[in-house]
Amino acid sequence: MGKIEDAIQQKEFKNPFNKAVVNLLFTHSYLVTSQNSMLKPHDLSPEQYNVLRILRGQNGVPTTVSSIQDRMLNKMSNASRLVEKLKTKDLVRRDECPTDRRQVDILITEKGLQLLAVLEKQVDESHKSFLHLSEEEVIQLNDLLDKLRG
Amino acid sequence: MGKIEDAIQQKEFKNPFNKAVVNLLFTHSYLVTSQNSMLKPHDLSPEQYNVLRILRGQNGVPTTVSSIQDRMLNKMSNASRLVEKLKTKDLVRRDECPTDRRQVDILITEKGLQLLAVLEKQVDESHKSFLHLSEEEVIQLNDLLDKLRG
DNA sequence: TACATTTGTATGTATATACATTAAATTCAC
DNA sequence: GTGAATTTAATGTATATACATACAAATGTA
Repeated sequence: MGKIEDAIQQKEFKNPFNKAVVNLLFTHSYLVTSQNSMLKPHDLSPEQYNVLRILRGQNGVPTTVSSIQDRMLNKMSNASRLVEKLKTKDLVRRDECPTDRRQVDILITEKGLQLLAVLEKQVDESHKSFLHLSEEEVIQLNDLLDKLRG
Repeated sequence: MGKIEDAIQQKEFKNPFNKAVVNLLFTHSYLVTSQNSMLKPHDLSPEQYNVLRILRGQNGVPTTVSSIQDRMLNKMSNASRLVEKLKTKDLVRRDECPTDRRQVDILITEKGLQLLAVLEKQVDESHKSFLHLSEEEVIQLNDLLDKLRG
């Protein structure tokens, strides 16, 4: 695929900042498309997958919808509806919180954990195959992205 | 905002490749949110803005829907419906192609060009203000992203 | 020319984003 | 303690993504 200019048939960018924005948007699309093809056979969207991983990270401690929302990759997403989708697939449980009746305690189910376990290997392998960078370069990229957001 | 681990409250990642995927998804959300707040007052979505820029790059030469699709940042998007939205706002024209009746010739209108001109200054300024990197670092980031996609 | 294949675009459907709004439960101020 | 303000989650709506499918026009082939 190579240079972004070739990929989107643009001759050149006004400055490297503009190019970086376009490059990030384009690379995101590349990633999500790759992720999708892996998750699709399991009837899971990338954001549903992300919510499941957040819940697994809780190690059995229930979480609220707003806590999931805060930790989601897309801050403007909608944790409430994603949890609902996962619940209909029996991948999460949603219980009324005993101390605060506004909240709901959300937990990943055994079925959810099993699905993540199956996906894990595939995900790890595919990451390394579609990120055409050395470990050193990936670390460099992480540093730049962390700094980018200030 | 700083490190991705803090932002999404994850203790650590299994390896830098996994971290990079999450980091890219998260940074994308950061960018799109910033873009959105700028475009929203003009009633334009980020992808509509992108299509307008593609059309401006044609310098008056009509383009087809499939050509726009090929050059979009999101390859799985839907140029047909985006063009339709832009047309209802009089930002683009859509004419039947004289040599091939399946195709449509799409052109940015004067109104579309004026809107882009207004946005241009704001966009340039905002890019530099929300990309917390030096020019040198941005160039480095572009190289890594170009390489990442292979 | 007739028929199959391909191409260009539009449309249908499920999911997700980006908000605004609603409604109930809780907390705060008096 | 009562009413106002805040918090938590759900819901409503417009837009966009990620496909699959449809359909007309053009092209290739026998």
